[in-house]
Amino acid sequence: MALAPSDMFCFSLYSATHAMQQAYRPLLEELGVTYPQYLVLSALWSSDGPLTVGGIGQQVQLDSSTLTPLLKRLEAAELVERSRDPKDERQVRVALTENGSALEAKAAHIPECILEKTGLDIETLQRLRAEVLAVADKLRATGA
Amino acid sequence: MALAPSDMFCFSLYSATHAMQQAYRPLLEELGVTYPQYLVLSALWSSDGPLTVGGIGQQVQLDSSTLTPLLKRLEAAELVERSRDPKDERQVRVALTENGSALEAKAAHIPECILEKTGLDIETLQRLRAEVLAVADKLRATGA
DNA sequence: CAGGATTAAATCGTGCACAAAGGAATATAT
DNA sequence: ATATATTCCTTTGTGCACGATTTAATCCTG
Repeated sequence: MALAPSDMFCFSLYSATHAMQQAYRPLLEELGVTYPQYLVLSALWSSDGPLTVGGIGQQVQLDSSTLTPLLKRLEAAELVERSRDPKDERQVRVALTENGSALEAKAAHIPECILEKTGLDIETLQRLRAEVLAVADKLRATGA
Repeated sequence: MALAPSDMFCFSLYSATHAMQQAYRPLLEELGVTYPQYLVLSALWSSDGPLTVGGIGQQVQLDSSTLTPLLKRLEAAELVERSRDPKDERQVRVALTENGSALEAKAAHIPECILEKTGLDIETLQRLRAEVLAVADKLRATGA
């Protein structure tokens, strides 16, 4: 007899990811961004300056074919600006606009809200984060 | 300064889910199904008989607007059959075809392959599964 | 039994996510 | 210097995922 979804480790990740995005939804709606857009903005907020599409992709583990349309939507919302690097015109530099930078303050309370929704203490969450990230890294290393 | 994606718990789930789907991809390609389709088939394989769309949705945590087109693709691949329940014609009963049932044997080795790719022992994986699923359940309970 | 409320699926529109293919700029190797 | 290869991003096509709406069948209350 095959395993039921609820008995699979992969499904626990799959299910928790969806539940997490639902938990973020009302908070992100106030900012007018989606969850993947929030991750991209977080990468830019925690960076010193502009990032390339590839640099963002490394941080959020998405490739350019996913990021290009997402970044165009962020550009249409006037949260980022895209421009070719004059030193190497293959690269597109993504920079926060004033609106995009200003949004960081409005997002500052989000991690606290999410922590509360999980009902866990921060040490447990950090341990789980490290364990889950280690599985992700191991899977990517094995596959590559 | 905002948290970088790699420091967020949510991102570890997000990233691990994608890495997991990449790990499954070559295995599922041999069966000709996608990862969500595999979850739906697993629900049917571990069930005594046909399930309704809603019943499948409870197990995989997806609603009918996602499942209907997915099930139509499984039907087009002749892995499942859909029919209205004569007792209550609002409900659609989803049953495995012979091909669909036969696929269970060809999928039997997959959990073992995935376990190996994670590099973890089965006890650790089961503990993590339970912890992650508990977070998912808590998030859903808090939101509802 | 009539009429409104409820439930189950399906439909529609938007936004990820990725493979495959393509094009432009740069790097390298003759 | 010219050809070749590589890098970076974009485009295209398929398949989730979900909110909002619609349709059809059943249930409930009087």
